[in-house]
Amino acid sequence: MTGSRAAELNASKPGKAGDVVDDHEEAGQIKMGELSELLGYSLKRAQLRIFDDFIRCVASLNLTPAQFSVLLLIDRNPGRNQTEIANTLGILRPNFVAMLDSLESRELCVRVRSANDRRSHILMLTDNGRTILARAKKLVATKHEARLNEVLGPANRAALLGMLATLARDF
Amino acid sequence: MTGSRAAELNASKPGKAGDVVDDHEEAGQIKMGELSELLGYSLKRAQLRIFDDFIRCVASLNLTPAQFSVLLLIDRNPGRNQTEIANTLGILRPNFVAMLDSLESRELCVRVRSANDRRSHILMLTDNGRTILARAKKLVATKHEARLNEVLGPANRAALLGMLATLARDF
DNA sequence: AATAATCGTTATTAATCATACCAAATAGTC
DNA sequence: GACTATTTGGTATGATTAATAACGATTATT
Repeated sequence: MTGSRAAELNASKPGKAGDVVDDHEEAGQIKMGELSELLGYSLKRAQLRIFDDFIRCVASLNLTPAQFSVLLLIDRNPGRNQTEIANTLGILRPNFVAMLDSLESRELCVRVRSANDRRSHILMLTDNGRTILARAKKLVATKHEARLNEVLGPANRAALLGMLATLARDF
Repeated sequence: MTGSRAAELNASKPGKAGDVVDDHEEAGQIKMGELSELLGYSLKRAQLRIFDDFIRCVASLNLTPAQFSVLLLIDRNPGRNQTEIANTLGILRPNFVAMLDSLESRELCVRVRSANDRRSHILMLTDNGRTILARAKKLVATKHEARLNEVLGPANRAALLGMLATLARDF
């Protein structure tokens, strides 16, 4: 059902190329233009690379960055409930349910009804969860962050981290 | 298109949860733990903020960061086809179709059959597209990037950009 | 001429992200 | 104590983004 649009919508002016297109044969590299100056663009590309590397480094444990951050936060903040953990990570409560279902089904954490407020579920890691988290931390430190240190150097890595924190906070 | 999420304040308990339940009463901020040292985490949070701000700054033109980057690239690289542009931006060709449909329906760009290779569609901006792009660039420069310069300072901003480019390249 | 590769495209699935709403429990108010 | 409002976890649902397989048309390779 295609086959009809391209011809009509005529831009009044091609700007550079002739009338009806004639891409010269040579293929030089595409110019990024102002794109390389766009912080958001570089930020996103870098973030995707880093996440890919993270997943690769921790692949043996089958943990996503998000799952890792949840386990970390639960471990560091015993006695907190779902909304507290979810909010801290910027995860919406409805979306946090499936995430916890998954972690709980893998026996990495548990929900326990709070005695004080029987609406809320206190989160805590299982022994298994603590073990997996410890392994994950080790993999992240020795493989993932180590590689970052190689590429950036410790000083730059620290500076980068500081600036990102500034952005996430003051922006 | 509302754009508010962001975490709220949290309150609950400090201590250490024993075996089963019983969160004491009082609050205390949630501890981020090793999370604040995780480059990937900070990177993602910062990226989300920056994108939100970008969208806000250019809201009057109704352009997403992705659309802006496409327009920019087409403008800077006349005579290129869809796959070239898409690949450069890390967009998969199938997903690029809808994106171009949208931009073309808004008369910001056009697909033209190449004379050399009748399979491919050469992309180019319309006059309208060039106008919108120019306006977008101005908004981005005077509002978005200007704000970044305020928060980070020009030197830091440049350093940050450099490191992100390094990551996207050498990582 | 036959086969393989490329380009734009459709269709489809998965993963992320967001909103509205509900029952149960709690907090506040009168 | 009764009434209302709010909070918590949850369901259902929709929008957006991302990924894969396959197809017709065209070009490249042999």
